Amino acid sequence: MKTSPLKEKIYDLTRKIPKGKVATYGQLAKLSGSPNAARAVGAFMRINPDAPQTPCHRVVASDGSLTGYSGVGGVPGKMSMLIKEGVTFKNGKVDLSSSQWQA
DNA sequence: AAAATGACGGTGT
DNA sequence: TACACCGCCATTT
Repeated sequence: MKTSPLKEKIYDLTRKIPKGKVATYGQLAKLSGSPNAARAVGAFMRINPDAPQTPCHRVVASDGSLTGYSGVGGVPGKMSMLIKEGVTFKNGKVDLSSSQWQA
């Protein structure tokens, strides 16, 4: 579907997130061209096919908290998968200090 | 064209 | 620290 230009941009950025790292919605929003469009970013993740082609599970909230995830396993599964990839978790949240993606 | 929706972000209490 | 409210943007109906 190309009825959403921003969507393609967000997907592209999400795909660029290196394994073992995570990016915040605000981060993708900023890289996509709208620093305050974190909400729109989440909207794209929601409709996203969730498949490995777009690692939406590497996208977390601004504070490192896992939110949403309509895929199988839900948020808990997302967290497990991130840990498995090498992302460091801190108190149930992603340790952005060490695992946040640097664009 | 307008209104409603949504996987956010920040601030206040 | 946790919960609640408001404001933000883009998509879809």
